Amino acid sequence: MKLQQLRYLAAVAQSGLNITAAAEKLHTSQPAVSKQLKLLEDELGFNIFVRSGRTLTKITPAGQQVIERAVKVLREVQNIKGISAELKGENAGVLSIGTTHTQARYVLPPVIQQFRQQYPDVKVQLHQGTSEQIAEMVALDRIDLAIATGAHDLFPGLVKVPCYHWNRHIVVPNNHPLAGIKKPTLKQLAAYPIVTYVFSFTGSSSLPLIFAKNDLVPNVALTAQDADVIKTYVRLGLGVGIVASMALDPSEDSDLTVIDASHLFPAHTTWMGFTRGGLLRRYMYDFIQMFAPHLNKRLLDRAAQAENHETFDGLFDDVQLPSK
Amino acid sequence: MKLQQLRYLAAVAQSGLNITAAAEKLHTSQPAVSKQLKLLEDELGFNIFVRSGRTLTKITPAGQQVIERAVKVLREVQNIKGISAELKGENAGVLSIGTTHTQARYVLPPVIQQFRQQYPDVKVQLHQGTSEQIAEMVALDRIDLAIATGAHDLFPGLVKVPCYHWNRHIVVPNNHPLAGIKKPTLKQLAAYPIVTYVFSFTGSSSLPLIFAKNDLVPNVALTAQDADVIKTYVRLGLGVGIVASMALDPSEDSDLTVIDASHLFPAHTTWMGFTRGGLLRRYMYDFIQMFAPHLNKRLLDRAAQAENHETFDGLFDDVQLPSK
DNA sequence: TACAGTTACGGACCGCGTAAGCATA
DNA sequence: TATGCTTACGCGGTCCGTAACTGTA
Repeated sequence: MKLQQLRYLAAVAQSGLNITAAAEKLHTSQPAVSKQLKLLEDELGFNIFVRSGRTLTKITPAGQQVIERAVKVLREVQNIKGISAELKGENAGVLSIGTTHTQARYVLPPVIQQFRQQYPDVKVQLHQGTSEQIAEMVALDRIDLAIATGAHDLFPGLVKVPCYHWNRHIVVPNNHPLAGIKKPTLKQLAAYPIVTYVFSFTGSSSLPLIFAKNDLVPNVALTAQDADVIKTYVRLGLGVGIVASMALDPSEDSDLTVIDASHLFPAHTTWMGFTRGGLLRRYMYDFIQMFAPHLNKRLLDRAAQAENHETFDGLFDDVQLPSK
Repeated sequence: MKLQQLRYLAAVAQSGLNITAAAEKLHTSQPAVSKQLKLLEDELGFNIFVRSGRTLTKITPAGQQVIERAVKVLREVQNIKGISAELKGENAGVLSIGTTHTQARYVLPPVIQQFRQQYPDVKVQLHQGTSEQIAEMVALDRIDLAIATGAHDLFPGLVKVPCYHWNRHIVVPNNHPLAGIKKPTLKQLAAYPIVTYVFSFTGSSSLPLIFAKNDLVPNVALTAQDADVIKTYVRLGLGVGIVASMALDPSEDSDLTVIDASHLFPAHTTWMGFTRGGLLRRYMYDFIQMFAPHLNKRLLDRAAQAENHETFDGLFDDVQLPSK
């Protein structure tokens, strides 16, 4: 078994089982990839891919295992090379972030701007997607850092550190009946059509569930992936918007009335995750701290070290998380 | 970077920085290893080893990092090969266990005997050592399974599952004054010289600490690594022995009086640890279950999956651990 | 016929082993 | 002088790229 074979395998898996495309990404010829793949399968004694005719159609169960472990191997090899770059004090590299729309659009821009000033030679790659898509990126090792809210169980194997709390806010046009009410009740809210995130969050903080606990049924008129869309429809008078606090800009949204809804809905925590045992470059530490100032190197290292909740939770007991 | 280079590196690290010895283990020539090592160092751009003259004397800090990650890579590669063996239903392989004297001498023999009957083609390697030595074996990937009591913090990165509880027992010659007492007090115990394990266990269950809590100072006459030695000195009348319950055999120790000391000292838990994300062969699952019947495949898989204490602890809440 | 993967073959490269060289105890 | 690492060099294997072939939409 050669590293090259694992690289080829991973590339094929990441190219939608297209050997030709993988070969191009790898800057090599298509037969080279094809042959090494076959050699690897021969050595292992089973097929990694299911072939219908000559095209690869899907991954066998055992093949899935092999790919996952191959990705781990390659990540670790990258880490070894990273040690070298880190030692030479190189401030160049890539910072690959997988995150949701809210972070990418509202929270990250100033952080990334500041980061780029300090590290002009680090390329920042922003991969936006749903929680599921981000989990996929983590599995295929395409990102260094995941930033998300909720959905803890989608990301096993990641070290997850809390970054900040946030609350939901209600947005209505300035002439809306709710606009004059400082602390609307759930009942008042339920009287109007609601525009909010798709399936916003599962579990105890799910919106329908909170209404249901008070024997109310929300009239969800429209759900969207992101706050921009939601606000647009609120402006059109389609309903009352419920969005994340970060997604509001006093100047941009001056035509809307914003009402704090922290008395109605529990606070959420946005967290950041990275691979356990992964190599964190200096610029990554710095990025994380720019994003969440309480996350200093020492704390992060201890979080990465801690393997069980007992030791892990204690780490953040003394930390007052910022609210946004 | 080649897998071969990482293999050579790991072998050198495991051979006490002796290239010649490593080359022999690898069934290759010494210059081959030497050259590949140098090539690897060249590629990385720094030295992994400190050389005084031509001999390797120690590992550089960065080198230590590289070695640790190289070991991870090689382990993962082994796992990939293991998938193949598992798929073919091969019941052959190696089961490498790192453990302490008490387990190796008293607890494991019947388990291993049973295991060997079911899997005659699996070679069992028993590596005996102190907790520190076992941790070292884990780090250098020499063992699949660690079995120990206490010392959790020495084994970060291992999935640790509880196996059974045990208590300390007091052993005295049949003619000893304590022999007639069913439930001796700490005070009575402190009146005699004591023979027990070296530094038995740190923390709250440390023997001197328990005495100290009752304003007593134990007269520890002699400490030894294992129960056999302790019993020998008890037979010689050197003092009162305090040993693990597993270390007593009714027939072998008929010349000694055994007194349960569970009312004096808290119970210990013996646990078993394996690498997170490691490949567990079928025979490993079976071995573990032979050792601790409550640890079935499903429970182990969930334990390996669980990353934080919250989910982890719940797993064993319903399990009644056996006592020995 | 266009597309994707496999097979075939020649050339470049690389890693190994042997043998000789060199530093240290 | 013995031990242990490095350097030198020739051989064999391996991997790649080009090109021709084959099965599929």
